[in-house]
Amino acid sequence: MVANPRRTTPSVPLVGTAKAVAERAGVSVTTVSRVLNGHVDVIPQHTQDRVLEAARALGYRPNSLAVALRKGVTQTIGLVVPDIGDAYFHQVARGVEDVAQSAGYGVILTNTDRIPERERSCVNMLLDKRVDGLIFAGGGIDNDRHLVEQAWGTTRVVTIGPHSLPFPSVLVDDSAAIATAVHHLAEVGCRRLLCLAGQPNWLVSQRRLDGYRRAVLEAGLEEDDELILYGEFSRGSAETRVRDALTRGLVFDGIVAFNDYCAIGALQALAASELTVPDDVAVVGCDDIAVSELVQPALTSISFSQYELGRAAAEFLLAPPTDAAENVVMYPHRLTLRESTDRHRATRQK
Amino acid sequence: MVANPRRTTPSVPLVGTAKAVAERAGVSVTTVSRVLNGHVDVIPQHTQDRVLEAARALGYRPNSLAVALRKGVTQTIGLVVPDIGDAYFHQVARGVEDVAQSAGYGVILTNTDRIPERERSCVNMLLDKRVDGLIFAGGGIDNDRHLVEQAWGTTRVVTIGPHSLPFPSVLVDDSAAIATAVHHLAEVGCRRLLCLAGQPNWLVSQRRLDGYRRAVLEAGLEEDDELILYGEFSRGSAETRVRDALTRGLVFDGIVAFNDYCAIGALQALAASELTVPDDVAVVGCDDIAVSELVQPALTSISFSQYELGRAAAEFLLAPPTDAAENVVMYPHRLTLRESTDRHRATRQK
DNA sequence: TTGTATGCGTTATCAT
DNA sequence: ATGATAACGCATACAA
Repeated sequence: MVANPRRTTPSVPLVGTAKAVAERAGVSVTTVSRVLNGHVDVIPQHTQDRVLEAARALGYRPNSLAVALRKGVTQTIGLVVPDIGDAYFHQVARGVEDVAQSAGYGVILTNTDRIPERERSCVNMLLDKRVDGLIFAGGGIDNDRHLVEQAWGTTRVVTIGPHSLPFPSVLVDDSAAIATAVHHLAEVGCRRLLCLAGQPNWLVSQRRLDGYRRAVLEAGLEEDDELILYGEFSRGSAETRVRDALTRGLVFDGIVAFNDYCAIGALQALAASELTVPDDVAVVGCDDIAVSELVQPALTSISFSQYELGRAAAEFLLAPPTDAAENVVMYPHRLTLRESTDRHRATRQK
Repeated sequence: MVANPRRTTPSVPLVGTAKAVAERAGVSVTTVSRVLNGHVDVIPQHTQDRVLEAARALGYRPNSLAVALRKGVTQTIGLVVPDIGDAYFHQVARGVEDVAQSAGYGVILTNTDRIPERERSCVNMLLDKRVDGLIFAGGGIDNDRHLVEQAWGTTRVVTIGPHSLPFPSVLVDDSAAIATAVHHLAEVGCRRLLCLAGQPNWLVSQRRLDGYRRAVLEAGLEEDDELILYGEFSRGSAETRVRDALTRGLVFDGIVAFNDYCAIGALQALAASELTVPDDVAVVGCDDIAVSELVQPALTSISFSQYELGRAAAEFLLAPPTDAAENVVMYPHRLTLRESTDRHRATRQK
């Protein structure tokens, strides 16, 4: 017992501590810790009972901060996304949180709006909180130059989508996905495909653009860099881009959008024009978010489960570090056909 | 100096500690702490420089766990939502995280699926992590019976939507909101309104049902408990309910859904029937999520900003505890007119 | 102007 | 079978 306790924080812990439990049970904190952590090989039943009852009576809950500090493990992971308001990422987030919650982990969520400096600051915050693991979703920016110098400490990292970081990833083949979209448009008769890309420094967009270029070649479609329009992955950005293209007389008979929001924006721009979808212009999106089957006309898109991507990343992160494990998990995608590319509606029923 | 250090954790801290910085700068940890925390009133510039440089050289970052344990403040808040995959809640989450991030706070996200036991376990996890604050979104279940006995410690709490907890809330007037919807349907000529409610033990649904009942009376519409259908706040649930209602010959000429997903489900069920919207059946939703203006026909709905609700809750939480502050912040709602209730399209221009 | 000592709440080591 | 004690990394009261 200290004669003159120099405490500077409020003196009465509002939630019981192990010491309080110990006093009530008439044992030492060591014994309390042992019982509560199941190290009870040598502890007689009656002692256990006394401790357990005291703990219950006080509503004792271990302070995770102290445990984390002592054990060097926080049971917390960080999730870095561009924007949780985007359907893609809230699906990912749900997958991550489901797995984390089952495993007793907490998930700290951060939005970056794809701004490198902001991403850096989020990562710093998460690392300061000593998260056990970190998941990046959304693809890297500028080859992740703002992150390569990072000291990751003991924090494990998993990325979802293309990144330039030396960590395991969960991916879909972005290039092949868009190539599939292009080939489909070629099959329904398109010759000049407008390409609604993301920003040039987004890795996802780069990969998808590879797929576009490759497939345009393979299918013998018209190559024309004028047809590639860079912008944000948003409805507004795409609507503006397509409207402008129309205004300046750009000719195209198909659109491949690197993101469903872009595709929907395109649909809106076209709806305001004299062109009809899919007959004058067929449209394919990518990601197949939930809204895509609700819009009019329903959107053909490249489908894969963002929820599963999130789950997989979290499982990867939480699994014991196996050196043997494959460092890349490639998830399948498929083309989901809907009205926006269905040029033979007349010949079908319904 | 200890002769026999009994360390049990990996010995070399992978990210520098204050002690490491102190050694490199040739000062004590106290001085390091002072400099890094700006308590530099009495510290000569050259000492500061040495410390700062050592810290930078080592890439020193304070361990938040240790700081939190010592200061009793974690710079972290918890967010409890039914499902981050729901448009309502990811907007809320974005608002909360934006405010938190600006203030240097982290946000731990948890999904409950509106399961009381799960909510309890999420709350326990968050409290164990000693979050400084907690935000509940989505409205209480069963009068929050599973939470009333909770020991909240020093954690501050703010709720979004109706709850039975003694904490400040950010609200919209759910009853008035639905009443507005009902009156609007009455004005466009509806007499029998199908009501797509949530579960009876959801407080949001109870409040909205109050509004429905009240407004039906006020507007002199037909009262019939057969018209009230309880279910989940999801498209599938609503589609099934409406389809079944149609099958068993229930008659109605308007639908008020307590949630836009329900309204959209209703639209789908009606599309598959012989009834047209809005002429045979007019439909109003609630919450005005982003998809609602994209579906066909576009959905009339009750609008308010979930993003702002989230921001307000977080600001409330992070603001200094003013006893004078009002304990309820009521946010305005308005009716957004779209095609699903527009029965005079013919007389209007496009 | 700076350092020593103490405690935040917990777990692990060693001793009894 | 149980307890005293060090240590996790940091911030503060107090001494010097």
